[in-house]
Amino acid sequence: MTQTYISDIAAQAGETVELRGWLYNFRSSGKLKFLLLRDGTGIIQCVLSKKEAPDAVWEASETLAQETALILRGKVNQDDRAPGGFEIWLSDLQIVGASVDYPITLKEHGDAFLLDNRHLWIRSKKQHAVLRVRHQVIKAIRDFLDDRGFINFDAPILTPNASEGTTTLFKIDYFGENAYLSQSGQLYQEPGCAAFGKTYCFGPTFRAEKSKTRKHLTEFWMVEPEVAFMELPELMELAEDFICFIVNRALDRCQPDLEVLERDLEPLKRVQKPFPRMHYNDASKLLRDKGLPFTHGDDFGAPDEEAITAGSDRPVIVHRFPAAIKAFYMKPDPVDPTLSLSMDVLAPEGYGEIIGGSQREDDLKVLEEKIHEHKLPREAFEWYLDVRRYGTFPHSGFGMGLERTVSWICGIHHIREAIPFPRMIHRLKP
RNA sequence: UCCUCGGUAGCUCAACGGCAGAGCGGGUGGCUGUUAACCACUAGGUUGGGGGUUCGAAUCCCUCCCGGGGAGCCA
Repeated sequence: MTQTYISDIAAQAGETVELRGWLYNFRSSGKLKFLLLRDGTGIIQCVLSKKEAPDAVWEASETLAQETALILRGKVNQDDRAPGGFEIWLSDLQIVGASVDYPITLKEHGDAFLLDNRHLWIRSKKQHAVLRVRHQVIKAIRDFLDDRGFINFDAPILTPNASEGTTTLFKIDYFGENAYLSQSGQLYQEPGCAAFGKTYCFGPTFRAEKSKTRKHLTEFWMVEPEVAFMELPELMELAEDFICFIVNRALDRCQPDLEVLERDLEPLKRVQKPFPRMHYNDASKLLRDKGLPFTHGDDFGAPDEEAITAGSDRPVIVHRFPAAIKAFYMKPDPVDPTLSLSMDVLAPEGYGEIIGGSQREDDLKVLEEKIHEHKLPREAFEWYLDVRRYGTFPHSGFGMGLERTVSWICGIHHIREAIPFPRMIHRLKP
């Protein structure tokens, strides 16, 4: 008999089906048992009656425990008393794999315990929903870029040099040489877009920052598009379209999961073009007017980001940050060279920065000076300078953090739930 | 790295200087419509490690270890 998935059960009403999965929970009422079966596509209630089931089946059901792997057969019956409106009247039950003392119960648990049991926690309803949304967001990211003619051009994860600074890198031994885990694929996208016009990389990146906040992981996924001949205003439009597409896709395909997460959909529905643009100088003034202890010239802290997005029901784009606090490769603003042609997209509802990007410096001389100023090893960047030596051109790109985006869309409190196996300062297992 | 909170049964917590307990989970029994089912009984402990104060320490002090929350930085 072929396997039926729980997600398809409504179409099988009245039929006898075979389900394969794991026991989510069970309740017994003497001669009547209720089994909740989970198969990855959903959860369904199965009913077992001592009077109607074969004796061997009833006996087998006496040994059931949470997460026992099962093959069940029975008739699909519509019944309002069943969660979901359908239940299975069992005629056969086969134990595939026993489960003894499953640690995660349906009651409350602490964060540390759940993280230690992350490999099992992902079977729980909420975690399951978040990771399904993550899957759809990943697909939306690729669909958006692919449909616009971008080429997937992945950057290396083992790199010989730092792209932004040297304090936040994981250092590893590479056959006796120093190598680092990539903290951004951005430098490699620039030769990429010179070859293909529009490229993106999408993969894990690593930051050895000793951060302990709900917005930080030491290993996270980032998508980084880069476009030849694009300047800052169009880059902001690209970011805006990108986010709208992703949020709409989630609303379109993830409603049941967002319901499990009790996500209020109204704020997501309001995520539409155009996003407000705010010059750094205006953002700085706004913060000081609001009485926040903000120093003009600094980057924004978490309370600053919240204050900036507080008045908006959609993401806010802040542009032209001071050059001094941004990476060496960002192009200065011709209007005020102390500022850079950079932009951040801040998500509403307190989720903060989800995108950071800029127009890149395309002048060889200026870039050489910047590398010198930042005390970066010149020889490590010769290949990067070649992009300016051989047909230089204006170009722009940004990076979007996948887990921050998923957290925002799901409305979850901590970014660690937005990735299957989170890596944080005090957590390398499981 | 800094600030802050915590570590007691498998899990979530209580006891806060005087006999270490409850709920869930486990086990046994009961119940033909349960919804994190319910009811009864039952097993389960070197109170994170070390040191100190005290007649007496889970409780107070010192120290180490481990973790949660937050900050800076960033996506």
